[in-house]
Amino acid sequence: MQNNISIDEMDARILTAMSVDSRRSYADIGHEVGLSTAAVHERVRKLIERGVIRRFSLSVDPLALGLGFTAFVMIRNDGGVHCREVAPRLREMPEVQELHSVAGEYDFLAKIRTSHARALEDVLYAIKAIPGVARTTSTVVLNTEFEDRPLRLPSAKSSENS
Amino acid sequence: MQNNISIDEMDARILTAMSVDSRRSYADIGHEVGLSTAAVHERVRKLIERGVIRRFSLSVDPLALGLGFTAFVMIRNDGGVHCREVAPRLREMPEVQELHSVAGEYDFLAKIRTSHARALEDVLYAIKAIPGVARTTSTVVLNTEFEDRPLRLPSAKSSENS
DNA sequence: GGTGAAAGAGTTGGCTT
DNA sequence: AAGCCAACTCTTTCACC
Repeated sequence: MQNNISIDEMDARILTAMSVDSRRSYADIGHEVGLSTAAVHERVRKLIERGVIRRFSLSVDPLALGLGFTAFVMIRNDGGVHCREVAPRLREMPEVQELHSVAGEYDFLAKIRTSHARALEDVLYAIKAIPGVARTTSTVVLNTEFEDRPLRLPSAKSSENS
Repeated sequence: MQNNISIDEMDARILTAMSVDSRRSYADIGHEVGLSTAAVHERVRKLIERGVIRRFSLSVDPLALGLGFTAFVMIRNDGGVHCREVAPRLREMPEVQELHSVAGEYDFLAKIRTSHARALEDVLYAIKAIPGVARTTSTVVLNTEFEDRPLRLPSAKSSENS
């Protein structure tokens, strides 16, 4: 299938540059990748239009936001009629930063951030109160080694070709 | 504790606005939060300086990057002398997008993205080849419900002191 | 995809509270 | 210390090649 979200090497180099600093000027990026300002602008416009770029965002220190505690919570649904309603309910909770449907003994894996361990307890009670949730298992994060890394694409590195 | 990364309500509102679109103009943000362009600029400058804002980045569709397969991999170390070297080795792997030191039966939880299931096998072999790694357990993602959400801060409207 | 010019945004210094 | 205004510079954006 030839889909509409494939990108070429030039797109990859632009995305890599912008993942390090999305506010770099198009002139600056163009100089690095070998295009004019307007050409970079046009490619970025198309990347947004095609949905390759979803959002220009921000990496913030969670501690500064009072979110110094992280846990991964596995969630198991029961076999009832409410299974389809679990994900929308989890989406409403601001503490649930990430939610994946997974294979295995559990149905969902959620990444949850709170101010401290005690606050996770409240979130777990709220999750267990959702119709369709059978049980949860939590894995507490002691230290986040890294996350929110800039892109590292194989085709984006060599800028010195002749 | 009064540390150097605490933010006030105005900072929270600016960060929330920028997490939705980090390229919004300072004039636009200022209009929303009730500050002048220059005042927003100065606050953002200080947020960067204090390390609250770590980076202006980009949310990209992983499928467009050829990273359509996601798994969470738990990693258990053996008791040997190599434990401290495991995290740096995992950091070198571009497929490992996130790494957390965790409590429980395993030592690390890694979020890994590859093009397809077969490619995960190669990454798992590479991880198991790191000195100090005893075993791994993988959880395959079937569908990512959400991730990379804009900030949702409880304090973005009401102020609170400790 | 490039060029150039108008419109818009970022940046800085001086002043006010 | 924090904010506003205004001037200045740089960037984005768009018509045209």
